[in-house]
Amino acid sequence: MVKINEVAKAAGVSISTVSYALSGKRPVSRSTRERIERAVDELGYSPNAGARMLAGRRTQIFALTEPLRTDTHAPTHMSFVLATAIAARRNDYDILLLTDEQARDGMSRVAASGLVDAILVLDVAPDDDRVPLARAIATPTIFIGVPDDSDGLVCVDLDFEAAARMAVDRVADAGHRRIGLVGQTDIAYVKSNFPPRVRSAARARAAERGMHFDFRSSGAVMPDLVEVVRAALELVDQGATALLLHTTAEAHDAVLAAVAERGMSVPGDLSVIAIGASFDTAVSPTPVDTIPLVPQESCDLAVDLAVRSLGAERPTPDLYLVPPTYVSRGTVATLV
Amino acid sequence: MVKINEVAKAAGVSISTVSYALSGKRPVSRSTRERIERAVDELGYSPNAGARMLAGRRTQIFALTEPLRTDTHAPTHMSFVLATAIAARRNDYDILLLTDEQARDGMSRVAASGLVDAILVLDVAPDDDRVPLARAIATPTIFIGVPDDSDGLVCVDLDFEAAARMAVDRVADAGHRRIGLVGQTDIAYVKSNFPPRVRSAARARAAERGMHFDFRSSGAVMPDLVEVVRAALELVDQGATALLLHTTAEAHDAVLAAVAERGMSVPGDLSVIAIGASFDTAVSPTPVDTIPLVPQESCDLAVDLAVRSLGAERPTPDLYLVPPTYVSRGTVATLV
DNA sequence: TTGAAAGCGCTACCAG
DNA sequence: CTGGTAGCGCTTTCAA
Repeated sequence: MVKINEVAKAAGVSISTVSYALSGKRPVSRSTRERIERAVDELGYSPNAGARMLAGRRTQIFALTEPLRTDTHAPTHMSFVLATAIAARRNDYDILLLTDEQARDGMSRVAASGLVDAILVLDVAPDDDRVPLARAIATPTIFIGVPDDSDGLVCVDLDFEAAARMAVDRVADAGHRRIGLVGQTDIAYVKSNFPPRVRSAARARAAERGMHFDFRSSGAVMPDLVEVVRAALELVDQGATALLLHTTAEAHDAVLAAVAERGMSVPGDLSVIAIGASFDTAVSPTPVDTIPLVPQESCDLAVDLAVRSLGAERPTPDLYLVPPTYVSRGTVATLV
Repeated sequence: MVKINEVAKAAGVSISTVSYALSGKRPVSRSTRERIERAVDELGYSPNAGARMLAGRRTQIFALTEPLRTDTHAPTHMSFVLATAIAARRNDYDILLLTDEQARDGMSRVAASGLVDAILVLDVAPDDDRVPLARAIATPTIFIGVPDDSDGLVCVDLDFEAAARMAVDRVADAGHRRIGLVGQTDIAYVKSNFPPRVRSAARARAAERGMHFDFRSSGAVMPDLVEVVRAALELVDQGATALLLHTTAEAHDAVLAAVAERGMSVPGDLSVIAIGASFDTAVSPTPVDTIPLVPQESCDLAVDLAVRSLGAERPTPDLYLVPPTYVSRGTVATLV
């Protein structure tokens, strides 16, 4: 393992000059910098992580806490982990994984030992016990998701409520009067933070627009395709002319297949919009209008806030919401 | 952030005594140790991670590289990540996540900077490019999965070949003469290391036992339930009296449902064994005999090998295979 | 059973 | 624009 003094000797400069050339925190003449860079390449030098942490008071590591519950949707979850890792690396940061029970214990531990510069919180529950912990520690903490009590916290998320209103408005503008929402599993409305937000915002906006609104879940704990299809058809039978879908890729496909099997066409007989889908609705057999949840957007913002938390002015504790965007694929029909 | 000298002062001892009391690397009298422990608790002391790395030449961090490909089965993958994290924590280690392109770049980087004590490799491909890299770096590397060329590497895995042979023997002993294997997706036989091992071992053992053996995949890239069902029924139509299943939970359920719909009973008309399933086949509508892949077993072993790699005698490069176990649920019938 | 002190490899201050 | 050097907080000899 080659050290900074060897690089300095090889380049014929002092240790400090090597350090400054690499960090860019002090101007270094073009020629010396190039000599140093060449030495670094040739020797395969990489600053010792421990020494850097100790001297520099920066670890270049973010913790990512995620209570990998068995009822979380694995593919969605993985997208977020990946998006976070990518965003972090872009800012020269690594991700330390804190799973499960560690989510709480681990947070205190890495905060107390100074192992990480900031903590990113994934899979936020409405009454998440990482909330009081975040308030208690000095390490900057960014929530990707919004808990019930977000007072004093920095939270990032898709603006699910705006997304729900956008969807309702879209079908309302198209003349629909009765709509149904096929949501997530029952447990998700208790354990997760955003499903309730989507449901209540949609319901409220529907009321404002004088529409009839009805809701069905995707099952109890795990999405149950039979249940979802039954729920969706029930909504249609009760007169809904538009369906808002806030569920898994498999459930989307099952509902659309069942609708087709009934001889109904989309959007001829039924309009459909996906809300907050993090999978690609374009590859579905029936590509539907969507107001997507793009993990990379939220994670980029979260990492940006984490980095800024280490700078001079820490970002104000607040809800940092990503505005929703509407992707049209022609699955909303205008009623005359 | 409280430091070791504050603890020393509070306990009325020297810095080194505190260090030794905490590490246990030198005997400390009962009374002083208790005084130190009390001071640690009261002050909430936790050793600075950077200082420890620098002075101790141990980071207490393992890297976990995983090329989160879109075609990997997310739930299975998550089980392994979780199992690794749990095993690591039991040994007082944290997990640093290296995803995607970083899988390669990251490995060199963390090795060169001394950020981690060892590297765990997940989701191993037959021609994995992390193999030559592992040979080139000094940081101990443990593969969870077996690449084609495992020469000089430490690899951990379920003994898939033994599992396949065990399944074939079980149905052979029960008098079956024609068996079918419903395997993973086509791409898995190219991109992953264990599906081909299961298939060839099953085929070879079937030949040894004088049985007729046939194989079908679960689809091209993603498991296609329609395709799987078709494949399974085809095998049955061609006379197979026993089916070995090496696919996803959803595919298992779909096949069993289709078999039932045909009016066939398990095991009356058809015997079934699941091979290498990492999900719980007991919660399926029809619980079948299984030779499970238990992520925690492999990951415990891998972490153990990683820890031992840092000790006096490094484990010999070799294949460390976890012997399969047969879980009977009465889905294999004896033919007379 | 305990203490004193020499580093670990780097960053960043103080000089020039 | 560059160099010298004092720490960063801990581990681990060496001494007692």
